[in-house]
Amino acid sequence: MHKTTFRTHTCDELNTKNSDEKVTLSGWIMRRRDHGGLIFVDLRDRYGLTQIAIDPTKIAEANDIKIESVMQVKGVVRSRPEGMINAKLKTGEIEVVAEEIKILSTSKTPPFEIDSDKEVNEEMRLEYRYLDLRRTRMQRNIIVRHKVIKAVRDYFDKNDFVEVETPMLIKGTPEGSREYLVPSRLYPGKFFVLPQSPQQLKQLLMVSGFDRYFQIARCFRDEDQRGDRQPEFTQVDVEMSFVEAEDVMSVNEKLLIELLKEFAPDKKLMNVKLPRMTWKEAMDKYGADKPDIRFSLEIHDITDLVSGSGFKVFSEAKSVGNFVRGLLIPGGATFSRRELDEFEASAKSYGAHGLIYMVYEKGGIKSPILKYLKPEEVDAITKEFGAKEGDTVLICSAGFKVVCETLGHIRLVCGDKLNLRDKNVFAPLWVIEFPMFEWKPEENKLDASHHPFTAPMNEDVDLLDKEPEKARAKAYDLVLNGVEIGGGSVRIHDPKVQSRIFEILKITPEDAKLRFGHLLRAFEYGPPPHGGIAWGIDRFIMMILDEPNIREVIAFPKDQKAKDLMMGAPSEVPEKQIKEANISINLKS
RNA sequence: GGGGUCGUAGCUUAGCCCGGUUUAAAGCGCAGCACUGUCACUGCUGAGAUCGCGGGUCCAAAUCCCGUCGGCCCCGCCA
Repeated sequence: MHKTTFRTHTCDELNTKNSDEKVTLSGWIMRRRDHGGLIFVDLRDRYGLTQIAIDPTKIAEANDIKIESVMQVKGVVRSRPEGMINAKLKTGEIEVVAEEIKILSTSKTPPFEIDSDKEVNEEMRLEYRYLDLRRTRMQRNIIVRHKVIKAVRDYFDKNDFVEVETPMLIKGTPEGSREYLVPSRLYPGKFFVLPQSPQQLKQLLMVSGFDRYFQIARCFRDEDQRGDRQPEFTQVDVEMSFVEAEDVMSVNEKLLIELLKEFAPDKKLMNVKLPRMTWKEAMDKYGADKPDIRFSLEIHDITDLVSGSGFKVFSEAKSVGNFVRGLLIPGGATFSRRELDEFEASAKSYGAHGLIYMVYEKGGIKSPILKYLKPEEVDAITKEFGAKEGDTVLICSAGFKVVCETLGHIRLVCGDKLNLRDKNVFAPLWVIEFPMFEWKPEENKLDASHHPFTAPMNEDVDLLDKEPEKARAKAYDLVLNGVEIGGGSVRIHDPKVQSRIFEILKITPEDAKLRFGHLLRAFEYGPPPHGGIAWGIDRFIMMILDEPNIREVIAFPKDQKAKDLMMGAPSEVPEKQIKEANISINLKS
């Protein structure tokens, strides 16, 4: 298939049709089975495996056959003898009888086995990433990644989007995540930053009239790592002109469905037309802005139901702005005391004072608050949740954020415990109508939930003056199985609205000019109404491949502490370079 | 910044709770020998570990304690 100077075929191609052909293969020595008078070698390349049969009496180099060395074989294809066919192997009907072998390069014994699926220490894998990438899992992942990105490119191209490369060395706009800095040689004391996203550039491209833009964009964020976060990651960045939220969503959901059908054909797709769920509904029912809707276990609000209760935490909730909410866990009566304690502990870690259980046992209900509740209240709660014998209801009373986070978390934990989060199901949806702002108590001001260029919903523009915290945005997140795989918004193109938003965010006009001057100036020259989205494509590929960590889908990732263990970066650089960069190092001891 | 967890031959792990019957064990890999039909070849033989590092307790430490370094997971953070 890929005939080159060093080979006539790749290691997956040969079959009985090639019998008696003279061929040349090149690849890595994966296994050697030495029978004395006959040696078998499994020769591996990216495409597959071919068995080579070597007669050591005829071939002197047979002594040099060492695992993971690179070997070229010239020989003749032979059908395997009766009963010697390996059905597990694509090339299992034949073998190549070596007439001449040449070791093209030798390999030291690798630090871990390439030919094995067993888990290897992460440090080792990252240090020897080039060897880790030889293993089948990583070969598969990187190739699937390529294919997904290719499909994304083709899709947008087909739909008239233009891919534009935006610069990596840009101006810092302290807002949002911490940026990687690049000192300037020519301008002492000044810095470029690496983009945390091409956000402003793509909006400028709309001003330029490109109408439909996309980019497979590398982004950088100098923040701490998680299993699904790397300092350097790839975003499928999209922006469109003359659109409202629905236009952006429909283009992107078609792509999502195409990708899921092509790359995860064995999974059950819960929705082909994605549901739109408001942020409010997501928070109320699922306790999260990225709900996992593969299972229900919905949160119920019983604040009003228990407002007359003898249990003060319940009866006083409303007057202090708290919510009393709970979850019905079908079959939850089997949870052990220890499990219930764990739920309570995690509730406390989210800032709740406690978590109340009502276990519907055979003889009746077991609950620490039973003595405070009137029988009709107990009945009302039972009815509200639809609880029956064998179930458990977990109730939490706290402020909106805490009650959502607590129950949202416990919902997922219970979903896991009850095996409701089916790995073979994909349940995508859109979460829409996010609040424009989020209150930042530590800074005593409102912050943009999405970013400061997000447009408010038309019907909420008036709220900006009166109750900005109630205003909703034309923002949308693409959520898959409880994971946010993309997010975007319709942007503000009206300078008046934009300056009002800056005011609310306590960004002064001078400040705005300093940080976003380029964008504001551009918007004086006819910006079209526009909006867009960015996909975290690494995360999406991770889900397609059922991989638990983003590192598994990135060829050369950083470790948990953002180091490159293979290259040894970051590293010190020669004094000369420091000088030229016009910076001085002042280490805190 | 905080919490959790792990660190024992090249790799993967057992032993650690409850210190001494352990000359620190096993599988894989590696080296040597034998073998013409294997495909995770097989059989035999062998080398390979001061148990991450430093300190402490103890007659005695892989095992208990303190510190430290490193990997991973989580919280904060990620407009």
